[in-house]
Amino acid sequence: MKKHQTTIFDIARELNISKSTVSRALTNHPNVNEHTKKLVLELAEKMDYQRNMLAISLITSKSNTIGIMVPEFRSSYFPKVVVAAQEEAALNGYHIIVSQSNESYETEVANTKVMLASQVDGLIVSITKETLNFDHLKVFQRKGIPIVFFNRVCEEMIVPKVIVNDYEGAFKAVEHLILTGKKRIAHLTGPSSLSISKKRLNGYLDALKKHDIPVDDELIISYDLSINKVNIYVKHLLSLKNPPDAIFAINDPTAIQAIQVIKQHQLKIPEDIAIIGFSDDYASALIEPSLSTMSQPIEEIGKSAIQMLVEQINRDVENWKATTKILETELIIRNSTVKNHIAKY
Amino acid sequence: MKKHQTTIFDIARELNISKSTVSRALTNHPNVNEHTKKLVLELAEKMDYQRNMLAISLITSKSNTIGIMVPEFRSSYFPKVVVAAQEEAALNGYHIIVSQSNESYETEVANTKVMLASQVDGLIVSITKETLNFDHLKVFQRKGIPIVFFNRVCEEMIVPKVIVNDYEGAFKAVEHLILTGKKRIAHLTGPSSLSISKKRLNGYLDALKKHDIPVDDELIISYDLSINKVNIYVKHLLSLKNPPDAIFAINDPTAIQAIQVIKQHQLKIPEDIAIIGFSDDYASALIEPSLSTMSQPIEEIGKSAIQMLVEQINRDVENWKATTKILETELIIRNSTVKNHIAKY
DNA sequence: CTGTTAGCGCCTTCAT
DNA sequence: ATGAAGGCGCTAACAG
Repeated sequence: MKKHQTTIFDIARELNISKSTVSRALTNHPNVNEHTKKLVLELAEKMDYQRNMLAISLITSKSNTIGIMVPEFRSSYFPKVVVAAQEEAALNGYHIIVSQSNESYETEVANTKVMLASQVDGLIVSITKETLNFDHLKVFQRKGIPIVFFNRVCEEMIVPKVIVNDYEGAFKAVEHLILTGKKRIAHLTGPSSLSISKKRLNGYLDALKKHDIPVDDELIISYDLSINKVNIYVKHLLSLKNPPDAIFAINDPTAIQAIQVIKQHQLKIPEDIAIIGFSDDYASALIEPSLSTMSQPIEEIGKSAIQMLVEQINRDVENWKATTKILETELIIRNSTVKNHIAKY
Repeated sequence: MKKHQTTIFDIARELNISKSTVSRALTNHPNVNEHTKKLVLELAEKMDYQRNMLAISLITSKSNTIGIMVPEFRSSYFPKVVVAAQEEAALNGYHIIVSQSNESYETEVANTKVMLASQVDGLIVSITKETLNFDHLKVFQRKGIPIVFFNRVCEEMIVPKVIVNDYEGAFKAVEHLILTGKKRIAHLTGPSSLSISKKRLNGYLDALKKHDIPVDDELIISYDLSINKVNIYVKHLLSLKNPPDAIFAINDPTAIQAIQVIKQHQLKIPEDIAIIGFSDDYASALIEPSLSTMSQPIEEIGKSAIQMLVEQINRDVENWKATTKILETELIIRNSTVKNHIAKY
């Protein structure tokens, strides 16, 4: 299978001029006769000539490619970030290659190798829930390839990060539940290896503390974020002798699943039990009852991550800056916490 | 900004042997001393050596990259296909670069150039609603770079295609409405330039014909798929002296939007007006009322497209096969057409 | 303004 | 089993 590729050589031969002249004409170099330039451009067009970026990348050791590594694509969160990142990258002259690791550390490490071999100019990553060792990512730093973390960040690496104020968001979410009169608030959280779990848990705890509500460990369930386990835990919560009157879920898919379970149990939402999620998933406004949630500026996250990465790429290694950009969340009140609330959405 | 990249030369010098030997050791070439091979591999590991795929691609003129061009990322349909394609591509040793054209023909053409410059080994594409001229895609055929279409295909190009049975699906959807007793069935369809619009429209027409229901042109509205226009058209339909008692929407986002409008008008779904969509979007099972729809095997579509493309890539140009793979749709009955229906989902 | 040369990192003959 | 040389497509010096 040989692709036919038109090269500079082809058009140089056709025009009986040197390759360098053709190259210059093609790259808008100043020192080239207008006439020959026109000739070259026309012939190039006619022969479907397209510069081989591979060759150029080899010379400049710049692939104009940014790698994005995400842990999963099941929720709408990561796809949305990737889409936003793709658009921003395109504006900056980069294209992206995406790898998702299915929440597997092994796969993440393997994908890392692919990224290196592909000569990415930079990397945007959100780690898997299993990732505890970061050697595979530190390689990039050593090689002078910038990394920007988002959402699920690595705290021990001093690199730029884009996150939302998880603590504050969780605090506001739980306080909202408290202000609607709820007193026994359960929390479904993720594995403690993820910083977002820890921060949101802290927000939850501090909101309770502020309002003098005792913490009941029975109501705090940490799980591995695999969605089908939500059924088990929610059922368990409902079966307690002293069941919760509200649930703060670490993310919207969890909350949505919880709603399904609660509906099956014929309980009224939000009267019997209120629910609030995190991230404002696509479906959250549409389900019945609609889900209250803390919205994240997802497009902004993808966009910022790319911008910060591009800045690093254009900077000398010695001048890398490890700023952390913290974006704010917003409380979206819907019917899962306030009956008949007119959501603006 | 200089990335430090370990090269074969570096490790050859370190070991004081020739570059070719190092290369052979690295590529599992038979003719190489076990001992030196071991030495090389160890040092390579130690020095974080990673083969530069750019250089290899340049030599082999194979980038191991597949391009995917889609018209939009707003609905969940294309992201899902891309995710499925990405996974299948990874299994076959390819990575993908994605471009989305925001339904703009201009952007599609521009993206095409990027794909060429990136030396993709093959292309998977679903065209924009504006695309009427296909010269930019025919270039690939001429260059011996295989293309596979999916969903929105180009009928005049003889290349592999992956589609669903749109005619049949539309027919079944409309027949379902008829069987629930509906008689004035409206159809919100897309621009006639898209083959899916035409095929689904034909399915609609033939279902009516089979059941001796007269076609009323007033009830057939073709629009440009921009979601905010749905409001206008649905309001228009509801305001007719003889309004429809059902709507068959060309896709789920359209149907979901229609439901919102109808709810605002205090009409009962499905009693006053039933709705059915197409594609089984993520949100369709979750909204109130849940949306009946024709589901498509989306993962299968992405997977098949990659498989067919990889086959073409591995084939000589003369042996390209232009098979069209037609996948079946499935009627998912939910509450927007049948009250209190227990959906299996 | 144009042509020549060298080389990006790697693999592949062709020698030894 | 190893080394040397050539070239993938292109750009960037260096000469005219």
